[in-house]
Amino acid sequence: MTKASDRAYDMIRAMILSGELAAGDPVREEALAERCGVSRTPVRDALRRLEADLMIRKTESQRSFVSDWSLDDVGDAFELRAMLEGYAAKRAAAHMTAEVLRRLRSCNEAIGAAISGNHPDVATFLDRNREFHALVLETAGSRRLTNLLTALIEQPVVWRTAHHYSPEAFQRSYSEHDDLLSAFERRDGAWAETIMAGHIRRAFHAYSDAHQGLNEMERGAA
Amino acid sequence: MTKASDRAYDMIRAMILSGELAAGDPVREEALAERCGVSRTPVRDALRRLEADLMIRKTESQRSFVSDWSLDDVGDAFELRAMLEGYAAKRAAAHMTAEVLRRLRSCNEAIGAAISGNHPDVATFLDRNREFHALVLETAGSRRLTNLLTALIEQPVVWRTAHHYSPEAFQRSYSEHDDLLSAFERRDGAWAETIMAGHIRRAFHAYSDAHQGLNEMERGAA
DNA sequence: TATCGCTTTATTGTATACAATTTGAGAAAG
DNA sequence: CTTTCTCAAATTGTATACAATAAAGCGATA
Repeated sequence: MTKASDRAYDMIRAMILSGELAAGDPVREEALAERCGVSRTPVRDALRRLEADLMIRKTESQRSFVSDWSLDDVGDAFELRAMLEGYAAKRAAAHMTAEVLRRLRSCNEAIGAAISGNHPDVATFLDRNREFHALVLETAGSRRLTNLLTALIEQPVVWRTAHHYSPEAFQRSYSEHDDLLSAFERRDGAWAETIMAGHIRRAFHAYSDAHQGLNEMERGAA
Repeated sequence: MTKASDRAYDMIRAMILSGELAAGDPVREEALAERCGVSRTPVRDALRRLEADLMIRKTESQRSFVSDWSLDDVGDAFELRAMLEGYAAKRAAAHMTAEVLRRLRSCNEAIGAAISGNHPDVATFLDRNREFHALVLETAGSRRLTNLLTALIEQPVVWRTAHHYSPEAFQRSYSEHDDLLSAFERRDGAWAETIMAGHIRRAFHAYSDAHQGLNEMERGAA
């Protein structure tokens, strides 16, 4: 799938991430085809991929809806991520090279710079954070593991979490990456695994706290 | 996807499992469409699913081939399964009900009966074994976990393993299920997790040994 | 003879028309 | 007033034709 299918995928994904398509909204192929300027064929393709990403679910009768995520669902996803990314970190430690280490360091330096000022550059943080984790995953060297994790990361819910991070949360994320670098330098897989699992779990609690706060605000406003 | 797409999926999958389509073989949409008596559209659909199952891989230029599995790949898949099914067992222990327990026992009794004679009924063993594991997974109650594991189980390679089991291996599998039942009865999640992880790992070594044997036979015959 | 570049062929990607299915509204019966 | 049945509208599934792209063959040239 080249142009049209990718275009549809990116556009629909963006609509969901931006909230233009809200959780629970029905998703009709023809409407999206028109909206994206392509035919239904690549849209169906894109919907299938988004379903694999769990951003869309289908009813028994094959109608599509934007997925809604309960806090339990999110907790579930984070727990699985903690386990799988922990395993990835352990394997990455075993396969670590000087070149990868250099790139990981460079990534985390960019993260440090992005969050150092008064106005943290969240977009850069997210990009480099994704790059960091992708690099670890790649170094783990398991196609299958990569496949599995792809379905878990970059969920809408995860994606928006960092927008509610406190300055301390950003700092903590940065320094956990730094710890991870130490573990990789020493090729200490068990340590890397522990740090990574904790790193993901902390991200969940950051999300959970922010979510809690949002709910209270909503209740207060209502 | 109803008729045509499912038909294509089942037929192509069967072709791969039976070896009619061997590892590394190119997979052309039109040829399969003709073979399955449907058009290319549902075939493309089926190929997409098979790719998610890792039974097919696509090159950068989107041409499809039947996946080949090195021993390392298989080990990888089993290790991930051990981790994820172990986790599933832990969760299942927490959510266990009398009804599910009853069904699990019934499953394993059927397995016991299938392997008791001189000629183990491998088909029944495989069916009931799958049912047993599916039930545990369902009881774990995590859609996401189910999603992830679906990509790992029922690989061609896994599927054929039991055909090389020794009588002792069948017996061991049966009695490990029995241990699992004990853990579930006592709602001991940690125990269930340990047993399940070991169970999957043992299955890998059974595969690995059989594979080794096959390779030696091939070398001997050549 | 090896290699580069063009032409031809094979294969996949996309659009569109049509078939099958599901949903929902409204009428008829209880 | 509720329920159920029927039929129309909306939506997805499939087939087919055509467009785009990648592989392969083939010749010219160094």
